[in-house]
Amino acid sequence: MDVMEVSNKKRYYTDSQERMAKLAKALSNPVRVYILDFLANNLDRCCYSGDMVEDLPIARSTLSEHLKELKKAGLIQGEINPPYIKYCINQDKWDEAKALFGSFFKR
Amino acid sequence: MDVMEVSNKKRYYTDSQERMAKLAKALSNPVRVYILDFLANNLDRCCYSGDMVEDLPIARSTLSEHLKELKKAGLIQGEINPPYIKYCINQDKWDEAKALFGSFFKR
DNA sequence: TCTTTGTTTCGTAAAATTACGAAATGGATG
DNA sequence: CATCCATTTCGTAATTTTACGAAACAAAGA
Repeated sequence: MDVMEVSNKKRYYTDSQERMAKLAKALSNPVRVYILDFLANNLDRCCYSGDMVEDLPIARSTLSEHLKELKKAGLIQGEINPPYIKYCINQDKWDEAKALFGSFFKR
Repeated sequence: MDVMEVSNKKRYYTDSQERMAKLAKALSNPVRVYILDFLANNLDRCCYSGDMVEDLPIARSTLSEHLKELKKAGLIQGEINPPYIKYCINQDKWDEAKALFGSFFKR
């Protein structure tokens, strides 16, 4: 970890605004919305990458990149279960997003 | 997930998924979140492009492009009031977005 | 050990996004 | 009519996103 450093750089956006933008970017592609829908609708089942690619018009490697984006945004996590990887929603981040979007639109 | 067959063309995403992705894309940039915040917090006042550029580290033309994006997404509208343009939230679209994101995260 | 299997990473290419300053626009005013 | 003013559009450039197939990877099994 780097030495902490007080930033004297002017900030133009609030934390909420930046977190909103980051989460929205994660949701800004229909493949990723599909993935989240799929995982949220199958909380009880195993959700492998292979289960999803069947119904999508994209290559496996492309799906993998979208999964990586969603992981980067913190919205999903992958539990390794060889040779599969079982994906699921990260409930904490999901709740954070719910709260953020909720308070943003509640006006 | 449903795969719909509409007018001979296979569709891979539901309407909700595509609308979510489009709205999220409009929200995927902090400048645009800032603009929406600004407009939503100043519903009673006139909101000119010039009012916003003051506090943002971007050129007027860039702000204009972001406004165009938000207009394209239907989230805002501009009322011409020469030589100014008064911007405001499009409440119908706002409510639609609220409902979409609300039902998406409500689980 | 050599495959097999599901998945990710890499190399690459096309398209979209973001940004700027200059120039154009469309009313209003002198 | 010429000018002013806030704003948009244009031309352009840098960066990011999306996508693919090939290659790499990691664990299990023959």
